[in-house]
Amino acid sequence: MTSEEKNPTMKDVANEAGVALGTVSKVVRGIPVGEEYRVKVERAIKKLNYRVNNYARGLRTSRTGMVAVLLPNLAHPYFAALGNALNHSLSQKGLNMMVCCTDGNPDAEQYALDLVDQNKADGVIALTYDPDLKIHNPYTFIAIDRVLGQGIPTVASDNYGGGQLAVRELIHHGCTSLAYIGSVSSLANEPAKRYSGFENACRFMNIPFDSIVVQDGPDGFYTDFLKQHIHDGKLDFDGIFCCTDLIVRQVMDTLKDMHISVPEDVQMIGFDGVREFGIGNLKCSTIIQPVQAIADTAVALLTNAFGEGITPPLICLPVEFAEGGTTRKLL
Amino acid sequence: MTSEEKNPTMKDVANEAGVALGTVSKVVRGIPVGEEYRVKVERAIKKLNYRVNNYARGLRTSRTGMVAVLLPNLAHPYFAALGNALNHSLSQKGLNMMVCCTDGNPDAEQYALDLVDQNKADGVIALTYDPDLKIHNPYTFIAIDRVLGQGIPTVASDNYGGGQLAVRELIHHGCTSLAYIGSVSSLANEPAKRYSGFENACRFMNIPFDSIVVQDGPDGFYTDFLKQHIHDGKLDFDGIFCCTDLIVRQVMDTLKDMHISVPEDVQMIGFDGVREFGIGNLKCSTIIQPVQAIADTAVALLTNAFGEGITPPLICLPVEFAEGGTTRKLL
DNA sequence: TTGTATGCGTTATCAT
DNA sequence: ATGATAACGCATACAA
Repeated sequence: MTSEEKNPTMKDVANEAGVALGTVSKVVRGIPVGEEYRVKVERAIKKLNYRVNNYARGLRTSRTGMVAVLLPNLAHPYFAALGNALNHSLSQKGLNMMVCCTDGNPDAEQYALDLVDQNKADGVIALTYDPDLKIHNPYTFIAIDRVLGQGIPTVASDNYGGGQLAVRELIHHGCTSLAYIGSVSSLANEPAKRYSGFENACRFMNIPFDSIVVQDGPDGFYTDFLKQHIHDGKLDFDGIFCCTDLIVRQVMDTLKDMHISVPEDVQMIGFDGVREFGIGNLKCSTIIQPVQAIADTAVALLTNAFGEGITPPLICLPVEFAEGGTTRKLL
Repeated sequence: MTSEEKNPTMKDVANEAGVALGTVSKVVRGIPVGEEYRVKVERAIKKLNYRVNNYARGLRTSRTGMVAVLLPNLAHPYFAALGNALNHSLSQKGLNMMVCCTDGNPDAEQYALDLVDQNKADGVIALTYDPDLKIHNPYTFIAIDRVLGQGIPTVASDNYGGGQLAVRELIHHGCTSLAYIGSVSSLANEPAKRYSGFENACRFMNIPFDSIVVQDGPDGFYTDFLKQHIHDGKLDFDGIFCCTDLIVRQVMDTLKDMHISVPEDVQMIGFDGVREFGIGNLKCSTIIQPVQAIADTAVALLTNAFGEGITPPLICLPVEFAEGGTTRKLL
């Protein structure tokens, strides 16, 4: 069954109010008209329960209020938090959000990017993996955590600075020898800078360090690394920086099996700022990503880009450290 | 700067291919036409990189492929998981998903429901809180976890059965006296049945039980309840069923302060099946909600409802128990 | 089977 | 300031 009888149109409203079509259109769009006309039109709108037809408007203006948000999924808390933050930013600007989960699948990513061409969205904010995406309309596209070149704006955390910060905090908490454990989806992505910042800080501060950095590592990819660095039941290092909170937790499980306790024997810092149940405690000491700021910045860039032909940069937003139980309490 | 030069239209394709407009339309929609025509049209489409204009199509058909999904937020893992599952179901059917986070705000909920009237979405799948929502087009609306009446289909877990199951499992794990701890947003919502199922099972199985059920309880609302049930450092009950996994974790923190250990002194079961990082281990022993099945069912109901005037029921989908560390290992 | 012509509801341009 | 009118791009009933 089709939902109901046909919806009233502007024409119906014009008839009901006894004014011309154009007048109704102006009232609807908030363009000033004579007081008495406005009242008549508004009354008619209410009486008929008129709503503007978004398709017709879109056809005329080539603009709908829809922004496509492209994420690998909504299940991982960081992506969920990002989606949540983007939704807030967008709805504050009166924009609607369409979500496309790509699972990192290049076809799905390309499909979602084409949404603008299909007139299904005005713009796209995307966290993608495929480096070979074709972007037809750069002025309607914002990347998150990935530098795509082609003059496409990228918003990310200050991953490099975060890596440096992790080192400073570990040392501040008493560590004297460090390790980095990380698995990244691509060395070309922004998060790979976490290691670079780590290494830079260690060298600058003259701290001995070791590391394992792999691409798309399987569960437990770091196990051998840890084993090689155990002597007499003790680790060679007393501080570990992991590229994500998730890896901190996985490493902790492994360390537990090795009878090494956190934070007594070794202190750990992760990256993301993931919270239990999305709202509770931190899962570990961590470098917190400014999720809402990332979202706000992406939306601001996009909405500016709608109007002006700016050539935007890479924007790295400040991160901060927070205690979460895997570092020792400071006095 | 406007994105680029004007997009090609069907008319352009028709000219390029040397055929009539209608023929192009048919090819685009996959309606059979003469072989040579089809080839010519397809060639022209590729050459011009033609894409159908979604607004124009929507204006003609009053149908876009957009479904609005209305959730309190994306930050809580259960909602995120639901959003993720719905996204999968919808995209399998070639539908796009628009997300509206309401934060339980009645205005936001009502706004989102009106999306269909505004021709921004074909249908709505919603997890709402406000009992007074006005639904203008019931045939395009599916509720999750809430019975709204007015002939509106509801999809939910078998919350009542889940409550019964929790009791059976606790007893199976050796408990002899139970407690229920729950805070619900509304006694009219489906999740409130978790307590009813619990109580029913306890009575039927002749198990002593106690409970605290509040509406929108603050953090620690159960603390007094627990204190009242401690005698000589021991709890009056050896099994607790909490209405959500989140509450299990909160209660565990409180019990830790009371020097009562889980699962040794008291076993606990939650509800939801929330996983660490959305993908890892369960946070506690729990009744798992069939999130993907809920999503699939909701989408199926909605897409049927597009075509037929069915009068749909309340659908309760089966839940299952899973160990998650807050119950003792069985041999 | 293919082509033609009309209308979907809005916006925007143009006289009035 | 207001009212008539022409697109916008597509789908479809109808004519060929």
